[in-house]
Amino acid sequence: MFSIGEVARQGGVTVETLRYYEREGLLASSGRASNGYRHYTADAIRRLRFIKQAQAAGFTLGDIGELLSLQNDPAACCGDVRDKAVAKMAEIEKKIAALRQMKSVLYQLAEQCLGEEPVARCPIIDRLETRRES
Amino acid sequence: MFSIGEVARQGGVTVETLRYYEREGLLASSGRASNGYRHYTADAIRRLRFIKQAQAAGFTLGDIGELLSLQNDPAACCGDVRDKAVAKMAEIEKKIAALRQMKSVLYQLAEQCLGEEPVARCPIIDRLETRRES
DNA sequence: CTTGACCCTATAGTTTGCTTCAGGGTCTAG
DNA sequence: CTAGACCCTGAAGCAAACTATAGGGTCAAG
Repeated sequence: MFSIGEVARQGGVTVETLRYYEREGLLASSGRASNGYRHYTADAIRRLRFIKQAQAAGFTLGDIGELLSLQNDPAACCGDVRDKAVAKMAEIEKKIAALRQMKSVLYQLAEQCLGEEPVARCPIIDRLETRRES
Repeated sequence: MFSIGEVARQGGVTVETLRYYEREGLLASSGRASNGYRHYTADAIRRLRFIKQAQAAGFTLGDIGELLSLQNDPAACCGDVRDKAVAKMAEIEKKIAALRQMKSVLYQLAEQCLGEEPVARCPIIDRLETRRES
């Protein structure tokens, strides 16, 4: 049995974060001591690690909640999990494409700028004011 | 002279957005009519277009406020603007790198999954629970 | 003269993932 | 017995960029 502070230390989060996860239904304590203190089993630490790893893989807490409920669903199979991973990859790919687009717009803008003109004749400002498409 | 609704239509935003930009100091109206209605000149429409284009290029409203104040600063030169564009590109590059990292983690996870196992033996869940580094 | 489109202000809510605050109880060491 | 570390709750605040709500004034047409 671990106290909330021990779990927090082991998971690299604060106790406030743990209480927040509990409110959000992601990570319940295994119960309360007579003084009202939460206590946790080693399972909770694994679950917390899961949450952190999944976050690092780009899942939101909402996504992670779904993954966790799959874990508890006896009818769910591994493919359901993989589907979520694949969908998340597509999402990430979209974001990357959008960022690349932004970057190329900026690159084109910066290329035209000699840096010597006063801002009044800055081609970047100019193009941002008038351009209609990228 | 344009009403707030006309400016909104021309800029593809809502009137609430325009009032919000005003509160944020990004886009003031040219004045008020006797009934309290805001009125705008064509300048405002160009400025709004600037805001939208800069947003599409990845600038936040905070960044855009800085660009706009450069425009009003007679001592500022175009190079100052380019510097901001270059810094923004670096920021975007960082985000892209982080997303690529996430994607490769997901890819490795999805590769191991045959999709047939029940969730209890899902290698994705498994690795997310135990893995320490990507 | 009323209906509907438009305008106004001020304030609160949205999303995500926490963090901080206020105000208090509990536990352990010296 | 007291100081400091730890725990509790409930509510508010933060960032970003809006969006919505409440409650009301204005204006042009028929």
